Amino acid sequence: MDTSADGAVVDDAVAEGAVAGGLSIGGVVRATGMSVDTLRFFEREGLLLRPVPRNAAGRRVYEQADVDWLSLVARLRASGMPVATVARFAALVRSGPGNEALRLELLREHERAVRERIAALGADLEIIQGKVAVYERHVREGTAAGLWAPTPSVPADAP
Amino acid sequence: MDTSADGAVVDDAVAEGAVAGGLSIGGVVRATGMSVDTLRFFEREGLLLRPVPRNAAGRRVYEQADVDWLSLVARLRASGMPVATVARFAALVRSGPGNEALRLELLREHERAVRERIAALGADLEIIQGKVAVYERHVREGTAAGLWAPTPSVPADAP
DNA sequence: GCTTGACCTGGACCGCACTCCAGCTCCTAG
DNA sequence: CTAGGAGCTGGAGTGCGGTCCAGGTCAAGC
Repeated sequence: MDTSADGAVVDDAVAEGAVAGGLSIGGVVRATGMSVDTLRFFEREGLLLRPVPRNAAGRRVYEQADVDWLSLVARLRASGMPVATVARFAALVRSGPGNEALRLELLREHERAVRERIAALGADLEIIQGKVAVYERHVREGTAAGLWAPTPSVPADAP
Repeated sequence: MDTSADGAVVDDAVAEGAVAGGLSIGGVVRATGMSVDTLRFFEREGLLLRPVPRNAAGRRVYEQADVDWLSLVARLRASGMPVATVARFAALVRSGPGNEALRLELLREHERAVRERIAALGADLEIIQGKVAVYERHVREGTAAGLWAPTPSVPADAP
């Protein structure tokens, strides 16, 4: 069997997104839930730890480690870290050992931001719950206290 | 003293954003923390309960009730409700009594969304904390386990 | 009388994070 | 042999949520 030129040996593995010891972009899509476009976009923006290697046909060949990294990237993005910041973090990791303190600093700062965001959402949630309670009472009992009138300024109830 | 044409009587009250029984847009800026542009944008988008009335010079005159409403709007926006949805809610309130059940539904749905968001952020936070812990250990002890290598694929530690 | 500051309008512009598209190359299955 | 599917590139387009700007009106203070 041909061991050189890529694209041999691979039979039904292709159907699962595998490409001779690696994953096709479609495989990564299935593994991460990201879209093909997003994956290519992230790569262009330097969010990956390396330019993804290509096979003989010019197609991307990912490895499990890329998927693992992308899973972290997904968490960072989902928790509100801007693409540019993920790129900075990736650049630190990419440039090898020696800057762990910087990576830690970046992660800690993000952790702080996420905590803050959660706290703020919690506060907002309380207000919203209060409103929901007011409307529940109103719908149940017909009380209008605390409801907004179509035009403000008359008796001005509790907001 | 002149009681007709606006703009009389108001002496140093102007300096506080008051405009004869109302607030100038600047006053509302100070009260809500929103920018002048945002206030006008929100008005155009129908996020207010009414078109804000103007004085003789064509300037907006807000009332406390507008500020109260805007404070709620700020919470809704801050907690991730899209402008268009706030507009729908405002439209319901604007159209007067009778649709309280709809308003309640909208608020409940948003409450659910916020809870979900908080939960998701909590999950992301745990992952991030895990990473922080790994880096802290590394920076303290020089252990490299669990750290990302510049190029993936070698031994592939725990993500 | 002139400047200054707050405010007005309509419309252009921005940053972010994707998302879509045209036009092309491969590979494989029928 | 041909059709179809997956992938490629560079670049344009999108949706959201504001933000900025030019050019103008007022009212007040010097």
